[in-house]
Amino acid sequence: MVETRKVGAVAESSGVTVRTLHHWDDIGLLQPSHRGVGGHREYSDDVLVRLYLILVLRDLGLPLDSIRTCLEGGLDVHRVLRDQLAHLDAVARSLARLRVKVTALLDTAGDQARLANADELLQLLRDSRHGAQDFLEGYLSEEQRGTLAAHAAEVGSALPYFLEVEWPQLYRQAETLRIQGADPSDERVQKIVARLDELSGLFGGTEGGTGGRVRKAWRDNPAVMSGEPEDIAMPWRAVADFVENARRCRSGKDSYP
Amino acid sequence: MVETRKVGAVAESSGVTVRTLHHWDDIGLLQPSHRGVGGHREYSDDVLVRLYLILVLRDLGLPLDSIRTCLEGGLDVHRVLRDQLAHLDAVARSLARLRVKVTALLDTAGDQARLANADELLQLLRDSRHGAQDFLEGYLSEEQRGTLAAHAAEVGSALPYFLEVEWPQLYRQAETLRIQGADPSDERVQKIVARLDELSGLFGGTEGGTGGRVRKAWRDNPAVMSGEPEDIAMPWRAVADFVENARRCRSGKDSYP
DNA sequence: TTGCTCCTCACGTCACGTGAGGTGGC
DNA sequence: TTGCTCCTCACGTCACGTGAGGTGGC
Repeated sequence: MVETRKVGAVAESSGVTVRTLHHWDDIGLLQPSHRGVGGHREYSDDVLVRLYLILVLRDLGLPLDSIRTCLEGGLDVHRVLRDQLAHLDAVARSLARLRVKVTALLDTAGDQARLANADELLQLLRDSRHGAQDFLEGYLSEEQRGTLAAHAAEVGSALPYFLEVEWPQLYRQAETLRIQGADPSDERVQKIVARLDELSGLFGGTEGGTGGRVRKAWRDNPAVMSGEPEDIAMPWRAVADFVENARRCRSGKDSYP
Repeated sequence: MVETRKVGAVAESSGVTVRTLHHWDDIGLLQPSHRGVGGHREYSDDVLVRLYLILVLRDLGLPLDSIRTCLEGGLDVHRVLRDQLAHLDAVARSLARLRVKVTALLDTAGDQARLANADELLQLLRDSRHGAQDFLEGYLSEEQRGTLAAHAAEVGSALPYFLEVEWPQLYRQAETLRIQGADPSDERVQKIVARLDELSGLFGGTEGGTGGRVRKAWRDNPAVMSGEPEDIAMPWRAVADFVENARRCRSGKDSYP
């Protein structure tokens, strides 16, 4: 007669919870060797070895599904480990990007009073975008800066959304189409350009070419204007050219010089 | 009459899905300014500003719940950012530890054929624990090594579980009790010591002191024996002393010299 | 009889994805 | 009439946590 342990003993000696062992039983990852009186789970030594392997693979961060398939021999462990390594690195990279964003915002807020509401947050974000603001102003005359400010007040509250969300999103959509090999005259591309012009018109596009200067600033340095880190693999230059190209394809009547 | 957008337009211009906007509506994070014909969601510019703020905070990795509380003014954004930074760093550290483990295993496996099943994985893990094995052998005589090997074969398949799972777990339990200020004579501590001795007896505890030597190896360098990284904040030394102390409290009849 | 361990549902977590089935205006 | 967008359920994801209510041996 072979010695076995009940679920509580296995849990205590391994450090996982009883509920976890129940779960692993349910999904077939680790089943007890048999059921004793009253349906009690009984775990033999063989099962404990399997438990050991499961714990090792779980410690590596593998999902339970991969662990099971590994143990069934259906997956090449060597390959799984390499994939997992690539996965970990990807997560680490995105984590690092997050860290940069958070610290940048903390730095900007550092010398201010504590924030307590949405309006102050909005102000903080405006301040943290100061780089783009400064860059843009280099493209404008004194008068144009005035025009821009006037229009900005006129556009109303949604300006940050237009500038920081919709505008970059339009570029991303253009990039998707460009990659797909769409022609600049493609109507989907034309729709994007029309909306871009509409937005740049919001801050003075038709008068004195303010909108045109803003667009030029974006074309010359989209990275700083969008506030995105450089390494995000968005070929801004190519997209900007693609968009400019598309703009020239439009019928002349509603294009801005 | 103020201009509004429907859910599809908001989704397209912001880059989130319609389903996401539905969800944010359901949980009250971002509700449309009103419902139009047929219950259609209509989003005004004010809502778009809120959407902008939500997207920024979400980009920082904040959970939706924190985002909502931030926007209600219930949370100090400054503090939230600092907490988030600490959180990101903690995740990054655990990620780095995982990376070390995975690469170590990959290195060990590097010069082997590809793994295809559990037995080969077991072998691979044995090889990767070679450091501990070598260290341990320095504590044993030629004869004791033979004893150990013989007993290991006798114990059967569960040996890796006993050594790599249950043994460290017993130390962790002892550490918990030590931190709680438990007395070495405490019966919970005594139970742990008894089980440790039982386990060391499995690989020859009663004969020639092999088990005693194994215990000494653990006491002298628990980190290398357990295979854990040093920085995990487990004060092995203190635990080992605590356990030794507890062992001396036991009644003499079943103690191993 | 009281405790202790065991059992089986079954809902909750987090932020949505993914159909299923139906409606309303062009 | 066909498309398109909109709507509301409602289940699935991932790995369990957390009771709820009941059983069996000391």
